[in-house]
Amino acid sequence: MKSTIPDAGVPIAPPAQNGGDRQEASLHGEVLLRLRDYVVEGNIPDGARVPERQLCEMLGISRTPLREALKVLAAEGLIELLPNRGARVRQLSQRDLEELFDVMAGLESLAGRLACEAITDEEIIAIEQMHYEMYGHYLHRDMHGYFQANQRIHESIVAAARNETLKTTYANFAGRIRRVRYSANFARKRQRWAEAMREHEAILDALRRRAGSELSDILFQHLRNKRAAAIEHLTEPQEDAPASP
Amino acid sequence: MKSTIPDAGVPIAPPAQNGGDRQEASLHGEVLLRLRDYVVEGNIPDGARVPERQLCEMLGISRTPLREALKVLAAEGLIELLPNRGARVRQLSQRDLEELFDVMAGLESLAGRLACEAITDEEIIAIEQMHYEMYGHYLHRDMHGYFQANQRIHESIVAAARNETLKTTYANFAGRIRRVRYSANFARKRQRWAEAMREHEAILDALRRRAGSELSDILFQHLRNKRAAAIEHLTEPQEDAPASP
DNA sequence: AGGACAAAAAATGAATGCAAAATGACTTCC
DNA sequence: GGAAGTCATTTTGCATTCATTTTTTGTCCT
Repeated sequence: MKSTIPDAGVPIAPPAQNGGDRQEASLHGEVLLRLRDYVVEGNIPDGARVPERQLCEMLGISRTPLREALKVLAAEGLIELLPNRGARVRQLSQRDLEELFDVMAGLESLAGRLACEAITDEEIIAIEQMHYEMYGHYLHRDMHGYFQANQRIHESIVAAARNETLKTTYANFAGRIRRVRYSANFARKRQRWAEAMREHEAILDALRRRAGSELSDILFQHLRNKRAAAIEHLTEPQEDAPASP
Repeated sequence: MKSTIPDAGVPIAPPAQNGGDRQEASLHGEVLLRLRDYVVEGNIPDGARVPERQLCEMLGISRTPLREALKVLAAEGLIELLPNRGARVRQLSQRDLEELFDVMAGLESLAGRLACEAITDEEIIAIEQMHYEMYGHYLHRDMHGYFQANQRIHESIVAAARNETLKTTYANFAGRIRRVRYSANFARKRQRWAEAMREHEAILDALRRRAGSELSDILFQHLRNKRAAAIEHLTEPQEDAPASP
C-alpha cells in the first residue's frame, strides 16, 4: 500500500493561486476548516498515515500552514502526532468511544439543566415541532430524516442552554464521534428506536416543566442508552446489512 | 508602554542550545508546555499583545515552532489570534467566566456520576482522608491548605470517573479558569466557606452510597455556588484586602 | 535462500527569507 | 491648531531551505 489516502485525486482546494475572490479567513484557517471536515467525514481511513507532502499538494499550499492546522487538529483530538513519524488519524478504541459518549452525555445533560433555566416557550414549541417531525420519520421508517430531526433537537437543547463555551465544546466532541458512522447502523434496531422515542417524550415533558435536575438525568440516561446501542453495534457489526459499502 | 510582558528578562528556557540532556518532547511540544504554563500562571496581563519576536527571544527559538504552539493555545481558548494582528491573551468577560464555571460544573457533575459506578472503597477512604485534612485547614483558617485539599478532592473524583477524555477536558477548562485568581479571594467570605464544607460532606455522603444521580446534582450545585461567589467577588472586588499586590 | 547491515531516499522538525498588512510618525492641508 | 494623508518601520503570514530522523532498498554474509 503506497498512497494511504483513498481517492484524493481531486485537489480539495481550487487552484488557490490567487484567483479566489472569497477569502474566508487566513490561509491556515481555511486549511484548518477543510482538513477538519475532510477528516471528520472519514475520507481518510482509520489510523492511516498522512504524509504532509501529499496533503500540501492536495490543498495547494506549503507545509507551514498545513503543519499549524495539524497541530490544532491534534489538540482537538482528531489526529495524533507521533514525534518524527508524522500524523495519523486517531484510531478510536472501543474504550475511547465509550469515554466520548459519556462525555457527550455529560455535556447534553448539562445543556438540559441549563436550558431549563433559560429556554423560552417559543423554543420549546419549536422543539415540540421537531419532535413531531421526528415521530413522523419514525412512523415512516425514514431513518435519515429521523436522525436529522433527532440531531436538530439535541442541538436546539444545547443552543437553549445559552452557553457558547458549551456549544463549542459540544460541537468538538460531536465531530470526534461523527467519524464513527454508528448512527446509520445502530438505529436499525427497532426496539432501541422505540425506546428512544419514549425517552424523547420524557425529555420534552421535563423541558416543559423546566425540571432541570430531572431533565439532566433523563438526558444522561438517553445518551447512555445510545452509547450502549452504538457499542453493541460495533462489537457485533450488523444486524441487517447496510446498503452503502 | 513598550514591552507588554512584565518581567520577562529571564529567558524561560535554559540555554536550550543542545546541552540539555533531558529532551521531554519535540521542541514545539516543549514550547507549548512552557507557554501554556506561562499564560495560565498569569505572567502576561489580560488582553496584552504578545509580539512573536519577543516570545521567540524569550524562549530562544525561531518563530515556526512558536507559531505552532500559539495556534494550539488559541484552539484551547487561552489566547486569541486576530488575523494579521497577532496573539492576545484572551480577555475573559464576566459572561465568559460564568459560562466556564457552568461547563466545569457540568464536567464535575458528570465525573461524580461516573465515579459512583467505578470508585473503589479505598479511593473513597482516600477522599475522606483529604476531606478531614481540608476540615483541619478550615478550622485553622489555612486558606492555601484548604484550597489545595479541595482541589485534590475534586481531582480525585474526576480520576475516579475512569475517563481519560473527561480528565483531559477537565484539565483544559481548569487551566482556562485558573488565570482568574479567584480562589485566593472569594474564599475569604466565611459564610461561603462554611457552606462549602457542608456541601463537601454531602458529596462524600452521596459518594459513599454510590448515589450517582444525587451526587451529580450536589456537585453541580456546589460548583454553581462557587461560581456565584467568584462572580460576586469580581464585581465587588475585595471584602478584606488581600496581602498580595 | 533468508536475515542482517548499510547506504540512499524520503519525510519530519526547525530556521530563514520574502511579501503583504498593520502600526506609528511625520508632513501637509484646511 | 487640528485632522487627514503619506511614508517608514515593525510585524505577521507563508514559502523555501537546511538539518535530523526515519524508512526503504540493495547488498553481503551465513
